[in-house]
Amino acid sequence: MKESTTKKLLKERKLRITTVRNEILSIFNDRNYALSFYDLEKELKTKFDTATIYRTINTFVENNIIHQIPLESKTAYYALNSVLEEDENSRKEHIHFLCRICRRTYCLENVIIKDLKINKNFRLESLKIIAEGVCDNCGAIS
Amino acid sequence: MKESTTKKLLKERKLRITTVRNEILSIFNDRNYALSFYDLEKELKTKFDTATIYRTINTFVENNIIHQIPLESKTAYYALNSVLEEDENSRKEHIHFLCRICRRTYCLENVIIKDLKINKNFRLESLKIIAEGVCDNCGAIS
DNA sequence: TTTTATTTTGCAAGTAACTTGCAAATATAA
DNA sequence: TTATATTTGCAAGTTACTTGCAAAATAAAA
Repeated sequence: MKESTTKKLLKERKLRITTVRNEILSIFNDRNYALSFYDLEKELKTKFDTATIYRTINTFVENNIIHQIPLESKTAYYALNSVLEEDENSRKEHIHFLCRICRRTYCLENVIIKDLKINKNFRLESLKIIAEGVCDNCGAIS
Repeated sequence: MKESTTKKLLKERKLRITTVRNEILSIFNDRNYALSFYDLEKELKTKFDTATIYRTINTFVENNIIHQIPLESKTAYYALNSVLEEDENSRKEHIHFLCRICRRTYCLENVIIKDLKINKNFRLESLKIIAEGVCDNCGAIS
């Protein structure tokens, strides 16, 4: 991701432009799958402190730049919000697809869910879907 | 839950029948929503050690008696498997419904999902769905 | 552009949520 | 009812974060 793009994004949220923030945003933007703290640490090992990376992740979540993905793993995973999700009031639902081969988690937009009939007397307001299977990349290899 | 029922369940899995196991199973059976370690601890505080409760939870997950529910919270939540889920080969998908008022998580069976169109080249094998909204109980009160 | 105010960072220490090792207690098998 | 195997309690350990505080970096004001 171009530095000018990350800077613009930070400025919009009235967040100070710093090196960690630029670099973490850039890493998120270069992947099309979700990242954990350890994924980020791998790339930023020597440059920044553990606490700084955690604090940056938290700042990004609070400012609607990334979202946490509910998986059964102990460590939290995060992915960039799509443009549609940036406005909290019009958050678009999407599917998280976990590949059982590479263990990567992708955000899939444009998945159509029709006719979800939930038990009566339960009022449905939003949905989070975790799909499991084989991703396009792993499917092509095998 | 009757003690004879919990004993039968444990015997089927070739697990030794112990007091913690009976009591934890019984607590799960008395609720229709998911429980965390802290929910269990509240009831079993004085009787059993922390490590014992955690070990019992893990034993139950390994033996397909309960399942972990993927939520964004830091602490794991667990619920009893339904009879249909007991056989690992015919695990039935169901929805987890998180009530935004009481924060309880219910397993809803019999939810019909039609026509989920996922991106091509992603091979879908299973689905986990976390619904949010208002449960029957909280809906009735308000 | 320099000064001032505010926020962010690094380091070390702290906390929450579990897990493990080991000897004693308990459950099942012989 | 003794022998074998598993489970439990206690204490210590680990993992995944979080917090306090002084120093450094960023942005706003002059």
